[in-house]
Amino acid sequence: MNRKDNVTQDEPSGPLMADVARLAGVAISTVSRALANPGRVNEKTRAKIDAAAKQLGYTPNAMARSLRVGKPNTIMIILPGSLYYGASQIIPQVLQSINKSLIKAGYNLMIANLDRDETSERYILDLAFGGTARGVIILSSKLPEVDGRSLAQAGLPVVSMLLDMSDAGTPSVVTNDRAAVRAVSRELVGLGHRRFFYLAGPEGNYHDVERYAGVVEALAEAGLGEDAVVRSGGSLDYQQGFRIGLEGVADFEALENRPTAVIATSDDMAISFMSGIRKLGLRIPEDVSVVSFDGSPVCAFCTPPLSTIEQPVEEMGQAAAALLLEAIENGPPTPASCTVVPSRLITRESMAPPALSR
Amino acid sequence: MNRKDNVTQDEPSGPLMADVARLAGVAISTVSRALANPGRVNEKTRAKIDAAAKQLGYTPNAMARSLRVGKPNTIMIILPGSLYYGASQIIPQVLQSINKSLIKAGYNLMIANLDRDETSERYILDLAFGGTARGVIILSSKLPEVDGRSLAQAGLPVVSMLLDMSDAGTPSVVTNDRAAVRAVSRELVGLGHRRFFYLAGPEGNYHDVERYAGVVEALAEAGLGEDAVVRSGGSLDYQQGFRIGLEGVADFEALENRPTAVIATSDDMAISFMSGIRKLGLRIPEDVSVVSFDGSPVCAFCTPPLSTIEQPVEEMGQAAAALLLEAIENGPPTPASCTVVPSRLITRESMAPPALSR
DNA sequence: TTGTAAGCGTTATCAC
DNA sequence: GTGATAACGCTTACAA
Repeated sequence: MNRKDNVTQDEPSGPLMADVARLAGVAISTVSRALANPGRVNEKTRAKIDAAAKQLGYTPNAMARSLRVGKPNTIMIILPGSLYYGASQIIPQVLQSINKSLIKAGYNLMIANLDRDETSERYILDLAFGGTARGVIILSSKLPEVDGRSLAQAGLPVVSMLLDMSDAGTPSVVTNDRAAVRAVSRELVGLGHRRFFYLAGPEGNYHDVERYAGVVEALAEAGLGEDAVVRSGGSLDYQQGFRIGLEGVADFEALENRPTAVIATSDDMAISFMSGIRKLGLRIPEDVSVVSFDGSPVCAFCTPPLSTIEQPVEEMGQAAAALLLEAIENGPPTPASCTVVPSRLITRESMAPPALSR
Repeated sequence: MNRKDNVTQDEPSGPLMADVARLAGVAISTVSRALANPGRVNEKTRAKIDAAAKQLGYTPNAMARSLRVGKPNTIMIILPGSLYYGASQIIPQVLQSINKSLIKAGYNLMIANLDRDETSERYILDLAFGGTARGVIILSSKLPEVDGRSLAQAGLPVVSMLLDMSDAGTPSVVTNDRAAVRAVSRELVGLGHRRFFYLAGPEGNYHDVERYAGVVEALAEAGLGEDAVVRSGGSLDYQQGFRIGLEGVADFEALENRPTAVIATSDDMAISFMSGIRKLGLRIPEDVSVVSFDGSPVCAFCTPPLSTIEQPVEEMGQAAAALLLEAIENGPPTPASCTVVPSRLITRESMAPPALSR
């Protein structure tokens, strides 16, 4: 069956390089060169080829190319179990930022979702070992690993985002969780607060460890012990932020000597917490100051407008993409680097001096 | 150079089918069969092959497979310019839902971002015509098209989500924008409201047309004319929801005879609008009722808790994926179908009878 | 500068 | 039931 017949096939596959070559009256390899290295071919023939390609509406087959070259142009991004939180747009923003950077460099973004089950891990590993991915950006804490195969052994450049995994040899891009929380805690101390309430993410989680450490360090600086802060939450995931906040309200209410300042480790927690606290008849910030982490735009419209530590997602995405591209070009940095992009506190009306100290 | 040496190469490429064949003492083609059609090969040799494959940690090369078979296993999802809104998690939820369905069917999800520039359109078309994608799910209004190539001509199954493009021949999955808004408008009329304020998305946009029509229809049923509703917004994108709401506050304030009910076409609009309205000293719902569209979880924690029409993103994602898979199997439905998954009104405290009617 | 030909790692069509 | 062998669409030595 002739190639030219393919218009009438049931599976039309578009014009091939061979078609372009025929139309331009040159060899197929010349077409390849003209398209890839326009410099290494006669100006005149190149024009002929370009014309032929345009006329046929030719698009090179990316898979054939990748197969031959041995280097796919797909980057895999491994996202945590759930892509969405209550209000923050961290994941979509990161996705967008990374995608933009990668496209500019000629790569495609394939998304993979790392649930905690074997199926999804196996799926990811197939992508990695099956020659589909050229590199990986991971937003989850654990490198996929199942029956002997581990992402670490796939020979692929891997960059971690949001979590610092540089100790484990994976170059990372994070924000300064600890320092940012330390700074805002310091600010609360400066306002006169002496008793704190901390809304925690899952205990042991990187973010929670870092952020809590920030609080404790600030307190220590002020001569306060860890008993100046009572922790709430700790068992639920960040995706459950609203629930953590709500349960926090109950914990808070039950407290004998109530804290005057609340540090929430996500906007979701703070938002539901504030809502519950106000229902209790307590005022924010008069009775209790609140500050949180993430920087969701919606915080500006909360009652009252919520102070929040804004994560530099855009920049982190760019940095991660750059790091990965660099690793693809020149191999991974040794030792694994950790790029930290600072967060920025957005001060709004939810923080004030405690009523008692007035 | 021997294949076995590849451990020491600079670009280790993992074990090949040939390696498995050698280890199992069979021909390559037998390995291929054993892995793909385990039924069509002797039980004993299959076991040998499986063992060899496992021992070597063999993962088939997906691109070589796709190239040979002529059918890639990647689905492309085309997302609108900006992935994130102020508070709603529509895009990430859709992404997650679709990804889940597709993975189950053996496909990968590649994301493409349709900005309004030629570069991104060309990029998408390259993916479509370049044999990378097997099918497309599009969440944007316009099919990419640049210098002669149009996604419509790529010979790929396409399914539209959120927007009804079935008239243009693209099977679609949408929610019942119009009916849902009509129902809630009816409810407001029932509460006694007679003057309405409508916060609009970009004029002419599918969603805006549908939702506004819903309002007008409900008013007509109640014997009210289109003059019973004043429109605000209309020039900004949904991504700018917060700003639309804020500008809406100014419009509202300037009104002589103020409406008592506000219908916002996104949660973002409603959230910033409520915030602004309350700053004006007006009470919600006593002075003005508010209802919006999207169903962001954060609405539950607004002041007051916001009634919102919840989009069935999960179901729409599943439906879109199912439709696409069906189209891949058996070709697109003719005429193009339009699946509508109903939205659900979540009633909270932001709606009440107008003060005047009490 | 251009053409020839040998792969890239699979799958599928044949014979055996 | 299994084994050669020819594709899939492209790139790249190497030869001309």
